[in-house]
Amino acid sequence: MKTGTAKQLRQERLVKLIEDNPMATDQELAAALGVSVSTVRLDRALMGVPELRERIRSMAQRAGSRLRSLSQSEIVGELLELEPNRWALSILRTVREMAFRFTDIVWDHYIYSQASSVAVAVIDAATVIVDSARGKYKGHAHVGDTLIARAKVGVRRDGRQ
Amino acid sequence: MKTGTAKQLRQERLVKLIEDNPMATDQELAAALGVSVSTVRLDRALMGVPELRERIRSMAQRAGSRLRSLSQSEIVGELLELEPNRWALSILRTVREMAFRFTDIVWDHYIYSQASSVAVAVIDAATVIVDSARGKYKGHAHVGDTLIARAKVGVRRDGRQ
DNA sequence: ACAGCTATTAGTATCAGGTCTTAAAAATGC
DNA sequence: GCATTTTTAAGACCTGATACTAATAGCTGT
Repeated sequence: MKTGTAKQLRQERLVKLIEDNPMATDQELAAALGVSVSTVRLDRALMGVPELRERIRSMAQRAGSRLRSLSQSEIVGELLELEPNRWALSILRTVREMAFRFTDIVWDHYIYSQASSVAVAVIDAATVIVDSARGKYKGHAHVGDTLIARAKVGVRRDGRQ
Repeated sequence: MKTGTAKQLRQERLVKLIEDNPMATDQELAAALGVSVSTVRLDRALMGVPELRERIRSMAQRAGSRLRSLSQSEIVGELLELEPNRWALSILRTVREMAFRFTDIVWDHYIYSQASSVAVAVIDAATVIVDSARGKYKGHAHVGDTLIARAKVGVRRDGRQ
């Protein structure tokens, strides 16, 4: 053992291995890492990585739901406060299903959807049509994070909102 | 028993049950059909229907095939063609649930999600992180429309993709 | 009515790929 | 050298099966 570093390194390797081959058994992982099966299990447990069957199951499940993923509610996120035509605040609690593969990084389209939803909500009109969007992601959102989106209505020189 | 007909009928029902819920265990199937687990197993064996775990496995596999960085479920829309690191084409059939309020205009975030998904899919890496996006909507998508998204991998001056 | 047959069910042993717990063994820190 | 972490091993149990055997139920032809 070279301090706790070797352990961390191995655990990172483990995650990577599982990420790009989620169908690997603990046996195979153990062999790949040169440690015992017990160690792999321990590591998995410590890092909350689900067992093979769970991984496969969730993959299959998600494959089945396909585009139903976003169709739950009209608004992505939950409106906290809303002052029509002025501003709005929305909160989005991120969950496993929003994550990219087996990472816990949230898909950008959820973030976009939240932002867009709140932007549409703030405008007090029967129909709102989004014309253009421009975004820059400043960091990663992780599963479990709670995202806050704020929308403010601006006024254009020509008087349109 | 009403001759072999009841058996055949049950077997057809079994297949249908499994088709629209591949995640059902023999137990559940037995309960649904009002027969014993043994019978379900027998039927499955006779008709070559694989066991739950096999079914799930192949579903997951199909979802993950070709794509290293993405399982199909995570894509909004359906990949038509994919040439990793070069280009990809995705199709999205819009439905009622994607529409804004009582209009039949499709929410922008579905369009964004499709575009973003296909863009991520085209990149052949274990993890892809979207950094920024810029979009302009040229028209409205209506329920029933079929949207096509195309992604092409460009190269930056500094050689990065 | 009863043998003869199919269809169904029950029971046992075994497997894979785990879980969870306890305990021993090995490596490391100081 | 001894305490502490880390790793491995060992055992009991779980689920959802397979494969096989055997018993029972239900009908059929004569």
